[in-house]
Amino acid sequence: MSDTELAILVDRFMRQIHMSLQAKASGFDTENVGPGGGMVLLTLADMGPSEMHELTRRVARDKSQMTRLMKSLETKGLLERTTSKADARVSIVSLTPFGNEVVDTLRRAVAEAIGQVLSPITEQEKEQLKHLMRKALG
Amino acid sequence: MSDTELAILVDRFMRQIHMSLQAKASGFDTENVGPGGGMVLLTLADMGPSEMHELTRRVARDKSQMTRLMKSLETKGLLERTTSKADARVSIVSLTPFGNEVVDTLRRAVAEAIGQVLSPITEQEKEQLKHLMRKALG
DNA sequence: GCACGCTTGTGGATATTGTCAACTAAAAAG
DNA sequence: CTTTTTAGTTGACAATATCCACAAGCGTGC
Repeated sequence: MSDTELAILVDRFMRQIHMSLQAKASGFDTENVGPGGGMVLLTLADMGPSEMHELTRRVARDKSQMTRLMKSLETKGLLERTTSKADARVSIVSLTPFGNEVVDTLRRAVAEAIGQVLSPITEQEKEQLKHLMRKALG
Repeated sequence: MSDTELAILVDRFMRQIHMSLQAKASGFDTENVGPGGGMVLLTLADMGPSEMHELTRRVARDKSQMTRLMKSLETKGLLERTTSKADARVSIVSLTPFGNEVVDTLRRAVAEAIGQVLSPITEQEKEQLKHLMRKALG
């Protein structure tokens, strides 16, 4: 039953990646998107152009926070927002070419950090881990 | 190579638990320890009485933040701090009986939240997941 | 048509958390 | 005995999170 251990493990996992990235953030985070902005950009790159509320649900953050984040990333030229023609309430966000460049840089940095944390396990185990997580999160 | 997908997945995982807990925090977080305080308490319960810098390294947070968190949890009567006899610099933190009660409450809440997130996977897969995480984090 | 509730996104106010640098005291190294 | 390192604390500040209220668009039922 009680699987709090997993929560602790996942928290440690995330924290370690976070600290590892933070330590050398000045080296790759040239646009100052920060940890939150970084995760959202990577997620958006994964999803492709999306309705904002979809993205918000995916990253499980507050919508007001999302508004501000989108605004800051837009003024930095990393993404664009257009209103949907089908529904004038929803805005559709998509990465700009420059945004995609930044995502590439972020990917490399994250991959390196995650590589360090996961060094004790094999490639197969990594795949297994990803598979389980994917299945859990639908 | 590049496994940013895993970072995204783990972030989503953590966020979903976080939001699920936050939604009903008023129901169980009677001492107002918050998400950060909760994770640290659970970790401490797992480790048993520990030197503070050990705990700090384990939860991968800034030491100054840890100082303030310890202080707040101490004034709430959840933990005690004593200075080590072997080394007068290090302080040893341990849960009080009341702290243990609070941890029990937190455990139940976290277990429920994590149960929801993990509902798509089987018990065996959960065990596998824990095993992989444990191995990765040493 | 209109009133109603629901959803999407925005903004303000506030609380929590994170970061960085300076500093004390104690140990360890030389 | 000096110098360097480590543990913990504090201050100042930046980033994030939370909560509430709101406007605008959409859908339903009348």
